[in-house]
Amino acid sequence: MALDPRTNPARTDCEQCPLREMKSFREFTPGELQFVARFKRGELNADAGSTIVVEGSASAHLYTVLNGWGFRYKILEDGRRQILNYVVPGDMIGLQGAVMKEMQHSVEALTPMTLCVFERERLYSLFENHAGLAFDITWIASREESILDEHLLSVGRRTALERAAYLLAFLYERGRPHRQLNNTGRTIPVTQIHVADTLGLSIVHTNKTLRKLAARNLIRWLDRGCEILDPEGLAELANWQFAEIENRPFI
Amino acid sequence: MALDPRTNPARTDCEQCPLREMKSFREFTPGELQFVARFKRGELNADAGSTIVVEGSASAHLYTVLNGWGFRYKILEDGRRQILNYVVPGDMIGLQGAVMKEMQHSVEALTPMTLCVFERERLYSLFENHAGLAFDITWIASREESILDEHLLSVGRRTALERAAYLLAFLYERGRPHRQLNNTGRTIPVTQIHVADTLGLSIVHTNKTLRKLAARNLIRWLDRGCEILDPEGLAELANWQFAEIENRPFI
DNA sequence: CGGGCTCTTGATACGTGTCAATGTTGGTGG
DNA sequence: CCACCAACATTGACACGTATCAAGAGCCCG
Repeated sequence: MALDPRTNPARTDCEQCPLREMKSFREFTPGELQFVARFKRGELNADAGSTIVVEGSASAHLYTVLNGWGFRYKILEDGRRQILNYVVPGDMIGLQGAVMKEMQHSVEALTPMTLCVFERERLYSLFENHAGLAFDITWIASREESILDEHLLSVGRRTALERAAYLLAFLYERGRPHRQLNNTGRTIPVTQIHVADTLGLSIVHTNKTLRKLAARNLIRWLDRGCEILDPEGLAELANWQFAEIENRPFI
Repeated sequence: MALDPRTNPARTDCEQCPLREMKSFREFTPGELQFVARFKRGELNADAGSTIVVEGSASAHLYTVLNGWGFRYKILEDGRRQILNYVVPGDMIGLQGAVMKEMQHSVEALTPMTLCVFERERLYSLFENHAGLAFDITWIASREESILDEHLLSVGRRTALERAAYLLAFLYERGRPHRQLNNTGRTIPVTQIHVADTLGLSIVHTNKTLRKLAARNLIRWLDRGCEILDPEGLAELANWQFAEIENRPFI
């Protein structure tokens, strides 16, 4: 459960950041790049299944995912868990903790992850010195909000089948950066337990729902993973539109 | 359905803004105050039931609620509606549209509302000239995210009774600025239809659930409104904690 | 006075949860 | 190398929560 504590301050040069080469992301100006490189404190490797951020704690750090999949969640006292969203390369973790006192959710690694670690205290100086980056952070927060809106619509008003279809189409879309980086197939590294806890359904009913999607040849369930066969079909079933974003910002 | 189009550029002086006198909100520096006053374009009055922002539109404006209650929502093609969150004095509307291309949700007034109107295009100059205000905007976005997280947990994992209790305790807490401004009682101006569309329940079942809360003397249902009798009791039933925030920022 | 809109209630149908049991896979230790 | 165990996936039977249908009452406003 503990996460690998080794941080590697060696490769602090953001110039060779693998994310920067990807078309999905926007480019930095030289000044921004220099600032971010100094903002960065090191890298963190986390094992699959390890907890990166704990609800209630006041983390001193802010992270950007460099590689791997993870998810944010909250739990009630009796153990009921709700997964809120997933994180992939380019996503930021811990902004809430940096802006407010403490984290209101936890984050767990789904696969081995590499994270870029930033000093939370220096966030304000980013705002003072680089309006462009500050705006980007607001953009990122705003996009997260818009994703949560859609999830809420899904959990509140879509049927189980629609919900599952939406989630898998959504995750397929989100997985794009991860696919580009690792050249992997169209497989999403979740168990049915994760799907259930995201959709607000029981495991048993989630299983039956996923089998219906499989029967329609929209997905195929693998050993702890879901292969997406027909993303458009899923999106159509869920009455949901892909929103492709090019040149999105990241820090 | 149309909203009152008259904007009143006369009272552009933010110095007399009623929100600034309230203890809940933080104070501006003179420089910030001056900037915001120039950022402001006018005021907007909206009737109860009118639509302020429409999903899919690219609004040229950004708003701060000066008075009244409203709510954000999304709808599916067949009319199923999910209410995402509520807005009260001090809350910002339309940040998503200002940062991304277009709004992903609609906003409707629950009561007559007064809104402070800002020029969306000038948002970036706010980031360039006032890091403090920019940071505040990020704070606001981050807080919205944290509220949505809790809603998602609620709709996904709480029972109908817990959900209703959470929502009403939450709305009681949120209503604080409105109560202070208007010196009104502890009544929340929603119909059971709104409650149903927030909780992801049917109207009939919402009604039965609310009657259970009333039978426990936690609430009393009035003519299109809910009087909160025991906020702590509601919060306890929902296994939720009030998070009182003093000196919160607003623009 | 009529027509909406909201709130309420009972009867019934259906979706989803819970319980229980089994199969499968991969990892671990003897 | 095999036996065992833990985690995950699967399936059927049944229970329960919630949706749907239907009907009526109260209220406000034109």
